[in-house]
Amino acid sequence: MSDALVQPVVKEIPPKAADLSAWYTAVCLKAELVSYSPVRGCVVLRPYGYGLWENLQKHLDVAFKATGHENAYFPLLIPEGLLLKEAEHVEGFAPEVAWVTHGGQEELTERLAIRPTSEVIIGVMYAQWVESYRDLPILINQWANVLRWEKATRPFLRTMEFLWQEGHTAHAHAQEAREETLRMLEVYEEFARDVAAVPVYAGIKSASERFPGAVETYSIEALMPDGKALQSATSHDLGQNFAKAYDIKFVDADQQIKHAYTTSWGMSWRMLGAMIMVHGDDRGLRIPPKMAPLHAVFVPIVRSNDDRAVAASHEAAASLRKAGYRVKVDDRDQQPGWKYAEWDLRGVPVRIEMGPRDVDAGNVVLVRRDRAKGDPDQKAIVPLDQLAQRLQALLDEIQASLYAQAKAFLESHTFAVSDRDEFYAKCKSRAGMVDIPWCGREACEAHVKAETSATTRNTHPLDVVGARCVACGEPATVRAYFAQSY
RNA sequence: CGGGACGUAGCUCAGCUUGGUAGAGCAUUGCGUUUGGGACGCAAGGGUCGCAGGUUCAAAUCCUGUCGUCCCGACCA
Repeated sequence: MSDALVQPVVKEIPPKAADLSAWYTAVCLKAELVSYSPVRGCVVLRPYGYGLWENLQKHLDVAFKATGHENAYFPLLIPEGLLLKEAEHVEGFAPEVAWVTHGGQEELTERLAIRPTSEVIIGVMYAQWVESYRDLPILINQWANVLRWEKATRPFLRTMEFLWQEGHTAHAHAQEAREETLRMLEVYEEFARDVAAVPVYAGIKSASERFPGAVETYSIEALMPDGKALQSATSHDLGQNFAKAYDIKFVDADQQIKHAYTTSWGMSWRMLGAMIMVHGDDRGLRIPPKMAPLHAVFVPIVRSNDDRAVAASHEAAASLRKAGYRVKVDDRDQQPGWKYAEWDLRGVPVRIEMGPRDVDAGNVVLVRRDRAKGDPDQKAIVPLDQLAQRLQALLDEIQASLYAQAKAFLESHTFAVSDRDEFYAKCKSRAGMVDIPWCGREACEAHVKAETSATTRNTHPLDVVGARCVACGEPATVRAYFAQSY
């Protein structure tokens, strides 16, 4: 690799292409999204990072409400006895559950699990609330933290404690539960696409990748720049498994006592990690406008005998705020170039420069973060009285442009292959999403994993009849995306 | 949890091989000059070297343990 390539563009972070991991960690820390804490595997979400989370919450919450859900909150602690009722679920989560064993000095007679997810405690409560088919469906979402005793952690992608939302619903009929599961998968796909500007593949998880205790698990999968896939949200059809374990029964219209059908679905702050990796560049973050804590930052340029730009910037910022924009004036005592680099690193979509020349002419300079330095489209001179409308147009354009870039990357790194050797080669080299007709057999998947470390990310319907599995030659039942996962 | 690396000032690191109680750059603070892509001058402050033991007259340096971080695998949102 040439020196030019390994030379950082900004001093805080290494080039993205040279070492994605180092770039990612540096950006998360230097952009002040997170800080490591004295607690192993747990990060502090700093105000700027929390701003990202709040925007995720805001958009998703609107979508949840629009699909008929309400928010509620359930306890953090789960008595051991309750957790043990759903066998597969326990087995799946047992290795990563943290336990509370003492209250003050007293040893507890029954240990309490710190929730790794809330199917259990919510199922127990639903059992109390449901008597009749008239009580169904229950459509509840919870914004919460959960804890999983992870061995290796990275900001957002995997931390022991993390923030997420978990939706839990109960229905009278299997068909209704399945529809709910798919509806929420679509909500996630739309959020990823339209808000986070992250294109994903939505599909069904293979049996080995299924949520412990679920009948069917669906996911959205994003592709990272290193060719690895990141599961960004899941939606589970739990069938009657949890209803039977936790006794969620009701009397149906036909006077028969039946078990309910439940679903659960979740998106965590891992989605933020996907967004960071997909859009960032050598200068740092590039945050899609809809997710950005700040839409734009004013950088007033002052001279020793002329600081009019500061007051003018504050005035323009105030009117933008009134119009609903999230803006800030950076009037710190620093060089303009220093501020440019800083706000580039933090990924603010638009920078608004205002100097003496602009004050005289009644202009500002809009600079878009998604374009390279020196790109002819990077800067535009805009009259102050058109600022709000031009800013809106620019933000829309940046949102669309970031998505288009990410989409182009995903498409150019998705390979529909029909040749066995090519399939294995693509998987092994982490080329991206490798899309093949697949037999659906666990043994086949395990073999591919052993050979290439790639697994099925999710599956989608087969488009031709009579196709054979590209990996093993058995009759194919679905198409599957294979990739190495995060 | 396996393999590898690391932990010295806010950050990046030097010093450790050949023990003698700490250095650089950047950052920070003050004053002045500057300000359209990471400014400059002068002055100042800041660390007992992750933590705990051990060896030694003496430990950042040698030994043991432990905690934590990063990378590569196995597992998960």
